[in-house]
Amino acid sequence: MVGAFAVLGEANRLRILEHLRGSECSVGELVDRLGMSQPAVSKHLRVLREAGFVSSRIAAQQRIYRIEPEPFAEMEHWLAQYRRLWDRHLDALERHLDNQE
Amino acid sequence: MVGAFAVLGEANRLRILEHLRGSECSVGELVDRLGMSQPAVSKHLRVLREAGFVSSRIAAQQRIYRIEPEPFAEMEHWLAQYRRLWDRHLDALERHLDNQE
DNA sequence: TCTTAACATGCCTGTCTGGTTATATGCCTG
DNA sequence: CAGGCATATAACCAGACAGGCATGTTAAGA
Repeated sequence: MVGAFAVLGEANRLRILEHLRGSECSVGELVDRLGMSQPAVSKHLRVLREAGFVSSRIAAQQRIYRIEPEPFAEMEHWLAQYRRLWDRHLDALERHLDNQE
Repeated sequence: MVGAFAVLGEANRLRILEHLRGSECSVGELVDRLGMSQPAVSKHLRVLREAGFVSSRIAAQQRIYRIEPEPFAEMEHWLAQYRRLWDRHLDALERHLDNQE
């Protein structure tokens, strides 16, 4: 579990996931959209892949990456242990977040 | 959001939260139960406190720490953006299992 | 006031890690 | 099969960070 959090505890990896959340992407598309170097993107993708957050398939010269749901489900499960601590505050928080946007 | 994940991406901090999940604790109790040095515990508690995961109150010479729910609620909120990904996954799995039968 | 208890903080060090540059690998086209 | 893409990997560097030790701070008690 700590490994999953460590993987997400990095801003550029989170940005990669945000992009993949919309649709699967090739490495080059991520490089263009995130404005970071190709080796940096590849290294982050490797970390994400080894943690199970993404998977890749080969299409000609490209590697297409997409999100895998399991680690998210595991995080949800872990959070459930703490849910009783906050669900009495959840309504207030959501009102707050809704007011933000 | 990335800050919260980075805070949880450390094994000993996660262990501290596991202990505080049961009941609030003084620093000394955490030192005894986790078998780590007092400065190390205090440093982790500072990180957790500045990220909002815990708060402390003073009782005589002791500082009693307890979990605060808001960061957990924010993580839940963040995860909800990805929930549909594994909802679809579970739906697909169920259809798969149904077809097996 | 002096001492002790319970924590917090500063400093130092070794380790880990994210980024860059350079290079290797695999695929496709001519 | 030569050459160009798309991506992965290797080697290196600089900054971040966890842990240990020593010390500062505050409160309680004699």
